[in-house]
Amino acid sequence: MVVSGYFSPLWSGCESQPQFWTKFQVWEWLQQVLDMHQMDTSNFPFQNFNVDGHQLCNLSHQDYVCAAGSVGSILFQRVTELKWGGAFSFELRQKISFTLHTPSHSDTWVHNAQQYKKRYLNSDRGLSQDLVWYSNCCKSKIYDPLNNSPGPSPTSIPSEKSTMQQYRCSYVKKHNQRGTHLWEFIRDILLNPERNPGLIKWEDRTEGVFRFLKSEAVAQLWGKKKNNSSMTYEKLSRAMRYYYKREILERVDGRRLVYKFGRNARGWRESEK
DNA sequence: TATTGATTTCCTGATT
DNA sequence: CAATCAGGAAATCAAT
Repeated sequence: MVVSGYFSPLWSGCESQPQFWTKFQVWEWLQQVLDMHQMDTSNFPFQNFNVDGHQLCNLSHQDYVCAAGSVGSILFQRVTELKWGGAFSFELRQKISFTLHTPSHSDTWVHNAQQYKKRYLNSDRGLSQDLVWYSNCCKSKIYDPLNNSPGPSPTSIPSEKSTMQQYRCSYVKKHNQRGTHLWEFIRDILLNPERNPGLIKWEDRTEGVFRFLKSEAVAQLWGKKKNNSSMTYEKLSRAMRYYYKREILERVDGRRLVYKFGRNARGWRESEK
C-alpha cells in the first residue's frame, strides 16, 4: 500500500488493518473474537494461527475451517470485514487528507475536512461508529469520499464504492445495535448470574420463564444503561408488555413479575449459549 | 429533513 | 392500601 506525500502519520491506525498485524496482535485478536462470542478459549488451537497479519489475510475460508473448525468460519468472516473496513478507513483518511493539503479548495471545503478529521481522530468508538459517521458525511452532500463528488479525489485511489457500501450496510446492521434492546438487557442479566445480584431469577429455565425479584433495581439498572435516571418498573413493564404483540415475550397471567420469552426472543436457551 | 422502530411517559381502570 | 397488570395515546430519541 502506497502512502501519499501528504499523508500524515497521525492518520495511520494499523490496528484496524490486519495486514499489518504482528503474530502477537493476531493472537490478541483471536482472543478478542472468541471472547466476544463467549467461546471457550482454553481449547482453541492457537498454534494453528502462528502467522502474522499478512499471512492471516491470505488464508482461505477453507484454511480457517481446517485450523479452527466451525469457529474458523466466524474468524474468516471477521477478518474479511476488517480487511474491507481497514481499506475503507485508509481510503477515507487519504481523501480527507488530500482535501486538507490542496490549496485550491475553498475555505468551506477545508473547514469541513478539518471537522471530519477532528471527529475521526476523536472517535474511539470503533469501526461501526466510523461507518455511521461516514454515512452522515456522505448524506451531508458536502463531502463524499467514495463518490468523488462534489469533492476532489486523487485518481490513484481505486473506487470500491459498491463493495464498501454493501459492507457498510451489513456491518452497521449487524453490529451497531448489539445489546441495546430491553429484552436483550433482561436476557443478559439472566445469563450472567455472577453479575446478577438476585435481580431476576429463572422460574423455568427450559421454558424461558423468569421472575423479577427486585423490580425497581432492574429498572434503575436499565435506566442507567439508557442514561435515564427516572426509569421505573412501571415504565419498564409497559415496554415489556409491548413485547407480547411481537412475540418476544409470552403472557404469563396470574403471576406477578413473571414473564416468558417468546418465539422471537433469541439467545436465552441453554443450547444456544 | 422526514420516517420509523423502540421505547418512554402518562393515564385510566382492573387485579392481586 | 400499595404494587402490578393492561393497554391506549402521545411524546421522545436515535438510526436511517
